[in-house]
Amino acid sequence: MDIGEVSRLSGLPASTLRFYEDKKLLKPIGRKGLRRVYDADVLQRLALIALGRNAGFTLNEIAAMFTPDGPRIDRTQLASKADQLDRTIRQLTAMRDGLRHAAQCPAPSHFECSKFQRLLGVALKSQRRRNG
Amino acid sequence: MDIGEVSRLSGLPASTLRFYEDKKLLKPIGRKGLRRVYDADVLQRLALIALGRNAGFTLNEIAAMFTPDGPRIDRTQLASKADQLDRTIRQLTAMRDGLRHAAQCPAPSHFECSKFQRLLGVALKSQRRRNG
DNA sequence: ATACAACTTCAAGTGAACTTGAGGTCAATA
DNA sequence: TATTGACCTCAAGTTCACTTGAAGTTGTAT
Repeated sequence: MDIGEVSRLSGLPASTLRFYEDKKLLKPIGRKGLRRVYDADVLQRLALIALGRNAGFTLNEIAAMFTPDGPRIDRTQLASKADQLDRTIRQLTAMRDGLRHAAQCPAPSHFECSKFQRLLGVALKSQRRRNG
Repeated sequence: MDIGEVSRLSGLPASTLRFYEDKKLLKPIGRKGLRRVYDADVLQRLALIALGRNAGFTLNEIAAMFTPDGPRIDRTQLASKADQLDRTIRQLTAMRDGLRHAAQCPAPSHFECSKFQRLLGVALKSQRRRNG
């Protein structure tokens, strides 16, 4: 496979594939002239990277998971990411419900709606948790 | 209120408050010498900004919602953000469950676990949706 | 009166994740 | 054989949301 095909199959631009290589996330099995040649399993690796990104890992964190003898994924780390995701999900759910309500709330201004007010309170609190 | 107090109450560093002012998200009611003086309602505005950020709006988008005569929030826009959030939540939920499973899955390698495999598939598909 | 903590401005730096551009190479097709 | 298009490298640019630093000013407590 050349880079164009990997790009087509993965949905990632070639520039991103080269960038991932720079970041040690990826490695072609060889070259044909100048051109990169990839093994089919690059797609699984890309899927793994996509999975990591979706789960909220940075590229550097993901790179650190790839050891010479295949990915080594710490179960504790996974569990902690799962918990973190769980908190995010709760937040987003509250937010979605709030937005959905605000979108069809009859109050002339959102500020006159008590649900919206509650939502504001939640947002401010979550900010304080993140920072000060 | 001076910037220190707003910072304390909101949990945001003073530098961020000045930055928000630059971005036209915020405006002190005046100055006392050089120092910014804020009205108490700046906290509500900050809450609104935090809410927007939580909902996935960029600072520029949020700034655009603030008109001279108070925030004007488009209900259609809210609804569409809510739907978007909903999709994100579903994604994250699948991800969380997958991670949680992987974290305690007995298979020696995650690649030998069919749930994990399914998860990989999902991740790759969602990438293709975003890009190619 | 003086020290000093808390403010001020403005420019530049940060990090994450890419993208873009200039200039060059190469294999296949007309 | 000439040209096209897909690839190559490397440096620099981009966006987002801030943070940091240097150099200066001011309100307040002693």
